[in-house]
Amino acid sequence: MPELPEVETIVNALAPRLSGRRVISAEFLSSLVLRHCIGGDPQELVQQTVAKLERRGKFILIHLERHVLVIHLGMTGKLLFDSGRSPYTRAIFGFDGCTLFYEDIRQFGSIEWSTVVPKRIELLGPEPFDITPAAFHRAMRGRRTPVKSLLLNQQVLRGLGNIYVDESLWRAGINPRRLAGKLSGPRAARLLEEIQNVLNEAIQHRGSSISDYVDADGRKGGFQLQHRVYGREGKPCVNCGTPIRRIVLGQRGTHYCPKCQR
DNA sequence: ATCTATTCCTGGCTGC
DNA sequence: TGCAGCCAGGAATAGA
Repeated sequence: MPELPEVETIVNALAPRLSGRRVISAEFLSSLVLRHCIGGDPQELVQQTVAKLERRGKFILIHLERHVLVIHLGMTGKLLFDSGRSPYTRAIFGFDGCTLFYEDIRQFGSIEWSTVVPKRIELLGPEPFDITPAAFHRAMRGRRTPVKSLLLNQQVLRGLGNIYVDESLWRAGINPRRLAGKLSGPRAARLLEEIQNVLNEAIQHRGSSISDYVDADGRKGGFQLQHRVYGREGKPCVNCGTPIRRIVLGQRGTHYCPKCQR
C-alpha cells in the first residue's frame, strides 16, 4: 500500500527516466482505473513531451505539454519499467526509449488527465514537511474525531496512510483514539515532529514492502523492518514489552501500545 | 461543517 | 483437499 515514502521513491525512479521523453502510445486495458476520467481520448496524450514529475501526497503528477496525468496507486498499483504485460496490467504508456506498465490487482488505483490540475487534487492539505507546528495544532482545534482518523484525512495533511499514522502515533506516545481537538500544543508539535521523522526514515529506506510493494525498477523497500506497531499485534512493544494491541478505528486496522500511548 | 458508514476490488487466508 | 466466506484498505460518496 503505497503511502508518501513509497510514492516518493517511485517518483524519484520515474523522474530521470521520463523527463523530456515523448509519449508514443497510451493504452488502457481497464475502464475501472479511468473512473475519474470522463470523456478523455487517450490519443490526445500521444506526441506530448514530459515536462516534469511531481508528487502531491500519494498522487503522482506527470506534467505533459498540454495535459497533466494524475496517477494514484491505491492499494496494489505499481508503475513498472519494461516489465512486460501481465494479467493485471491495466495501462501501458509507451515513451521514446522505454515503456511504463501500470499494474493493479485490486484496481483501487486510478489514472486521469486534464488540462489543469483537478480540483480535488488542489484541495489536498499541505505536505507534512510544509506545515508549522502552530498551523498543525490549529488544524486539529475543535475537531471531535480520533486523531488517527484526522491524520488519514488528506484534506488536513496529505500523504499519510494507515502504516505511517500508526507508527507516528506510537513514536509520539499518543493513543490513536484520543480526540484530535484535545491535543495540547506541545503534544501536537511532538506528533508533527514524529510524523516528519518516520516519513524521512522511511524514504531513506525506500519505503515499506509489506505486501508486494516494489518501486518502478522492481526494488523492494526496507522500512517494514523498522515498524514498531503496524503488523505487530500481540508482539512485545519494543519500548515497554506490553503486547501490541490491534483495534478497528474508523473502519481501519489500528495498532498501538496500550501502555506507551495514552 | 463535520463526522461516520458504505462502496469499490480480488488474492490470500481461515475454518469447516 | 476443497471451498465458502471473510479480510486488507484509499478515497469517493451518501447519509446523519
